[in-house]
Amino acid sequence: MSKFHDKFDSLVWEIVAGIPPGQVMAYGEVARVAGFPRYSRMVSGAMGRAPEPLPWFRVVRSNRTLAFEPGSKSYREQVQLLKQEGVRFEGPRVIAVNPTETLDKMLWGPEV
DNA sequence: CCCTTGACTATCT
DNA sequence: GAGATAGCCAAGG
Repeated sequence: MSKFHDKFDSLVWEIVAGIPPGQVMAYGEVARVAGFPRYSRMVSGAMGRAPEPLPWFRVVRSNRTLAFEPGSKSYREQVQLLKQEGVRFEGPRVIAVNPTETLDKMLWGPEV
């Protein structure tokens, strides 16, 4: 039995496992890197089927919010695990340890 | 085979 | 920038 996701799943697991601590990736990014551009929704399924523990908490929505319902058990767990790695929270949005996509830091340098 | 469901996204208001 | 809308695609009923 080889369903479509046999390959997809293992790719996702590999990619997710490769996300460095303090860094986050969107579902769509993972899917795209895996070579399946429109499979963002499938990424969650793949992680749920992972045979061994994955840093699933490093995968967030494209808008940098968490995919779980705020207040839910998984949501709180994810928040804690992320904070534990130094990830900051700006309201519901997560700020990776090294947010290279913001020009502010490049222009103004690390203030803090 | 049609319809619904998701740990989603891009786009428009 | 938040909320609504329309795509998206495999799985399961």
